[in-house]
Amino acid sequence: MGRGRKSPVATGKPTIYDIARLGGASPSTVSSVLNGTWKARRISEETARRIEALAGEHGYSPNMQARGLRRAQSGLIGMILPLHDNRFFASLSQSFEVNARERGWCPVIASTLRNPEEEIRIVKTLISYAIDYLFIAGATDPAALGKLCAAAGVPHIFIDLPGDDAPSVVSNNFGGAEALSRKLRELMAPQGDDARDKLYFFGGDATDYATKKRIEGFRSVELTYRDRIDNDQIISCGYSPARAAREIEALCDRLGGLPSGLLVNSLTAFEGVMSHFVRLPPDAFDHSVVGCYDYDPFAAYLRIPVHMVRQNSHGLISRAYDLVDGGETRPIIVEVDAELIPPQTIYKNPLSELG
Amino acid sequence: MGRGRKSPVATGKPTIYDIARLGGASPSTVSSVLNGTWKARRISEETARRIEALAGEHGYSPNMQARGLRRAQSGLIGMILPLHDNRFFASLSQSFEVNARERGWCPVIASTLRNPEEEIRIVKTLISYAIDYLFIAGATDPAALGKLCAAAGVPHIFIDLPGDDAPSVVSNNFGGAEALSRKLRELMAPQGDDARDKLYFFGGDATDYATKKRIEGFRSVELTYRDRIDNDQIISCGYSPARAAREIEALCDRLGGLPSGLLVNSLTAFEGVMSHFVRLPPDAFDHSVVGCYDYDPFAAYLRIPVHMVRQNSHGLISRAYDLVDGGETRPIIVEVDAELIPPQTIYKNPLSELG
DNA sequence: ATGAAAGCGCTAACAA
DNA sequence: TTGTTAGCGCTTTCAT
Repeated sequence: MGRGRKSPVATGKPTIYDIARLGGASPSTVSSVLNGTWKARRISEETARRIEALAGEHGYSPNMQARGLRRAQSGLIGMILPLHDNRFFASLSQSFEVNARERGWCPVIASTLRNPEEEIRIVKTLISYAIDYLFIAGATDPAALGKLCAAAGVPHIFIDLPGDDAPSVVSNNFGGAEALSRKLRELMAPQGDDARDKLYFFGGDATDYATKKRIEGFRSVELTYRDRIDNDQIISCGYSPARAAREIEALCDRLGGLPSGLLVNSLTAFEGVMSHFVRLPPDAFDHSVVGCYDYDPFAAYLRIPVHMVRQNSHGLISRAYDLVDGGETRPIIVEVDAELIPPQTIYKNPLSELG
Repeated sequence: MGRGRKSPVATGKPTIYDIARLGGASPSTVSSVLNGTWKARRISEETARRIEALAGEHGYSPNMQARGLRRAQSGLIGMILPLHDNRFFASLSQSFEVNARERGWCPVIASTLRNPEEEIRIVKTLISYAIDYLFIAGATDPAALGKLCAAAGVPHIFIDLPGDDAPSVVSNNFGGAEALSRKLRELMAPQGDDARDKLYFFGGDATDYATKKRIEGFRSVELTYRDRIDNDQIISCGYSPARAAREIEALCDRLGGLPSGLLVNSLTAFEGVMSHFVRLPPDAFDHSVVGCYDYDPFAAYLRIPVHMVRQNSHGLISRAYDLVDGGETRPIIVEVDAELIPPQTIYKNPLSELG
């Protein structure tokens, strides 16, 4: 395979030169037929058909590296996120990909495992592959990544955690936490024990943007019930189930039982909480209400009722693509509301029906 | 930016020509320094340092399209799978990506939404991007995809569903279903009602390879308890939660209650099953045992005990990379065992601690 | 309506 | 120890 002088189609992938020789046409004619610009070049319908047939027969497919090199763009659209193995991010991935393909882009999704150096390395790699656009979701250092993209001339957008040099689409974390806190507060039945009768905010990382906003929402509600927030009401012990299990046990020990209200800030922390809860007698939950920021269909069916907040991952991605389509580059922030889901409710995700 | 005649570094990404001019060296020297082959070319340490410094200053990063075009390989490794938004596949993605990066590859993960035409289109796209290797996980038509890859000279490996023209790494579905069926059978307490005292296999697609194998495992156990399998014992109603909810309700109506034993063949079907179960009184489950093929941490904590099978997604991917590393191309089949997980058990996934 | 030729950024012979 | 050069497969003027 290869240039005109080489042997006829035998092994490897055919190029436009092969098809050109086979079809008695020039490489440029073949090129324009095969990339759909032949009408503009006023190639005859007949030639076009002949070339297309030939290409089909020989299983021609364009070499995107060559095309990209020449056109100075790749057709790739990148997204980085912390990890695949997480309901929220996996759902972002799914929407990201479907939207990308609808627009003729080839999506490349990379997970950083929340490692800041890896994050940088991966973005550099994606830039090396000449991605045409980058979605930055849940980065540990959005600003640094934005800078890298800007230096390389790669347009980008921030998802979930905002950046400052490009548009951002973020969940309304304040509103979601407010709604969940309010619901839990409404259902809380004080037991006459000051330490237990507070609403506790549990899990997550208080230095990350989303958690900060959620804590603000939580505070705004809690302050309508009490005149101050105690330090011990906010236990941001990270996302690890194992850590969460230890911390919730410590809390229950300290309180001499469950708190009247508990707002868990992530599904993974909630996993840890549950691993402790199952060891308690059923009546331990009689005077407690529990909520979780993030949704899981099975968490909806636990032995204790769990109020949940479902982030609108599809909405986040849709709004982001709206901005991409509109060529928005200013550092505006778009907020997308989250949704309160009562216990024992299955949220119907159209894609989840695919199992 | 660009060739020697162009203006100095100002806008866009610098190329080796820019660095060469700035460093008073030739493009090929710069090239070999920047791609790490400079020792073999016996470039002086001093030159190498100088070039590297310059590249750093100017934020040089190689153009992988150009490199790939020249080297006839891209550094990309692809994987296709049905969907991101699924615990098992998301877990495959995570392992696939970590392993790829350890080996210096750039992973590209594509989801097909179980659409056969999309599957083909996506594989063709990946081939256009000159991926160096393809992981084919859970394809609807593995053979067709294998053929495409073969034609393009792309080495590939099948995950979960085997193909016939390259190595395959699959879950031991027979063994997993056998173990789960046996466990359920051990715990089943006959109620003296022939229709209810059977073990029912519920959900999934009986035409897909994995489900077929699981049904075989189920049958082998069930036949040690009964002398025949009735047609109505196998209800492969797909993966949709909505469909599963309807079918389980129909089954319970028909039996006048829950079956003594139920083996649900996927988490998504189990979601549908649960949405029916929560409407039943608690004592409805007193004489039933329930199992689910696939693991979910919250399903472990439901109000009814659920025995689960956790597929070893990390093991599948590890074994696959072993074969890749070993250059295996023969159509061998490697089986990886699945693991029975008792109710109320959290399987500790090292990556899940990242939340 | 089509062909010839230059060049995208990089690598790898081959020279020196 | 380093430079020169051809060419990877494609697109795109510019000719014809």
